[in-house]
Amino acid sequence: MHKSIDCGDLRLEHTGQTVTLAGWVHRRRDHGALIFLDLRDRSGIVQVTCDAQNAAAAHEILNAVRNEYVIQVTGLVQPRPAGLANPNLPTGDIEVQATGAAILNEARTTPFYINEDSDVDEALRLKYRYLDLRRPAVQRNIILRHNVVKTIRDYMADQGFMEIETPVLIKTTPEGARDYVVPSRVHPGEFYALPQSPQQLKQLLMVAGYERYFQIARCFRDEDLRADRQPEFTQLDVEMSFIEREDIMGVIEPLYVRLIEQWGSKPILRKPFPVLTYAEAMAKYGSDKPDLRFGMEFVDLSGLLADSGFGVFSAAVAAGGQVKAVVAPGAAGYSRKQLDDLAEVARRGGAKGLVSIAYRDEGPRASAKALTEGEVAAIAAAAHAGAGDLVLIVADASAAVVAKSLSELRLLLGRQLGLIRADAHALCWVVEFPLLEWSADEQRWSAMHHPFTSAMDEDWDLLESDPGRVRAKAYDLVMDGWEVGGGSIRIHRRERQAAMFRALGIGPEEAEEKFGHLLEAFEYGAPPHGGIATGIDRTVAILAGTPSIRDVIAFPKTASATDLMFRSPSSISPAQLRELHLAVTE
RNA sequence: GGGGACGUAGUGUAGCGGUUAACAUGCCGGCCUGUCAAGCCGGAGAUCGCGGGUUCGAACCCCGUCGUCCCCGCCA
Repeated sequence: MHKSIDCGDLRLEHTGQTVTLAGWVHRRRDHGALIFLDLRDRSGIVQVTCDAQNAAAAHEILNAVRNEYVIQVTGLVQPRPAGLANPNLPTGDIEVQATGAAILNEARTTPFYINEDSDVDEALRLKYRYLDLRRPAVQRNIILRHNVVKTIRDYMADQGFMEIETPVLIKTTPEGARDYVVPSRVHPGEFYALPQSPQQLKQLLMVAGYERYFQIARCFRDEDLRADRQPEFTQLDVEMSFIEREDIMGVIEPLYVRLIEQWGSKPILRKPFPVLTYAEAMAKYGSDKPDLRFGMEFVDLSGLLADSGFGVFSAAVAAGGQVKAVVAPGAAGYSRKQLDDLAEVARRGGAKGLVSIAYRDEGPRASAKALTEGEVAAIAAAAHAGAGDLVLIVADASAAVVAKSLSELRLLLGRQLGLIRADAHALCWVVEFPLLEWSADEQRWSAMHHPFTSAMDEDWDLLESDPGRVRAKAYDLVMDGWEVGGGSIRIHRRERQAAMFRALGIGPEEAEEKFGHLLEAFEYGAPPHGGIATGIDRTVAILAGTPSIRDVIAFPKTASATDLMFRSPSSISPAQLRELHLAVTE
């Protein structure tokens, strides 16, 4: 070992000990004959002093070091002189008086600061990711991630789950996201696909009788990126046999409580986590991943305004649609420009317009003149809007448009008005998702979760008569408005699976070709089973308080799915192409 | 595929049609024994992302392009 103790571990109790440290020069304060040096390793920072009179040789060496040099220092741990302790440093009560020093490696001037939390162009950070990862703030995130994953593994094992690895080279799946694909050298013209998740594999492990499986699993989806989406990401993948929905929730909820209480810095607003049905979540928040750190629930005015003289409202209701509102507390003073911006947000959600009523001290002001005084007063009563509040109303024949528009408005106003509690986490379960959703593009029903999801027992009969009304045994875990997990109870009987494929318009031959292995497996005694997968990257990002999962991934990709350090993807040699039986066409 | 923002010394920014492109910090040199964003003195460092156009004159205006970020589509 090049060191006898870690920098960040030194305390008063080590006083009088001679220690050897090794690390990076974090910062240097040169007073000529006296040099102060902050030495940093993974554990933290400690101040080293070196006095030219007492340690001439060491002083000469430390005089030459610069930021980020890798050095070794031997010295005596001493309490700081009275009044000179640094309360900002865990090691601030002591310092190490160097008696010997060695330069283990020099360092070029870094392209950005390692020793301060300044904003740096992200492209530069990614190009020099190994330096970015050296910055204490980034290092904290990576360490947090390790701790979270460690806690997950310990917890899952304690709960009787086995971690089993599944292949990364597997097979393309027809449903779902675009696959990443790997050409086969041995089988010309054939390809593996990287798993979008180990979905079928974990179900097969249930057939195989492992009963409780988990995996910290890498998943791959070739879709466009977002702040919360990377082409490869990590899930806690879980599957259990002989269970119902509540059993999965009963495993995952205590895990998330533990992760937050052990590694987070904020309390959980509500325990146990509220359970909302999909229908409730859409009705109250217009979203299947509602941010419950604030209120602003929607108010349904459809009944109240069905016969309104304002045609937009009555027409929406007559067309089977809705008129709904949110109350922005204290926003009655919003300017024309601010209201225009809100209307633009509503339009992005599909709404044709936005009606606002500002309940000002001098009287309410409605953007729709056709509303009567009585209606304006009734709306205030129904929405519990008082003086100073702004009511925003969206009407549309489509409930989805109303939901999306109002949801965007709710989130924007929640942020603008400071209503979102930044000092706490709010988690909830969303259950009873629709089993199917209509794909306008393909003119067919498609699985909302995936094709192996079971319908709720009482809804199976609707599958042929009214597919859109069938609810699934599916559930999402939502944290602070992020979808952090999702799962379902699976279909484990072949005839149910066949009915599902029929509903999806997948014929017996196609089903056999694409899912034959799974269907056959189900004929050999598949237990009732179900599972969930939660996003490790998202979970850690929320715990770290960062808006992007890139901040909790050691080597993330850019928005265009490139790696700026490796410069990948990259072309391959003609020889490699030939070997893989590939030709590049453009 | 679409929309938006950004791109100026190593880094972070200012400059938005007219002197030698400014400030902070970092870097280099000198001084300095109690600093912890040390201080003081001096110095070097920019083909203003790239290409084209408008203009007497472009970092600045226009077009294109590349890159990064955010959003929509997409993400069972």
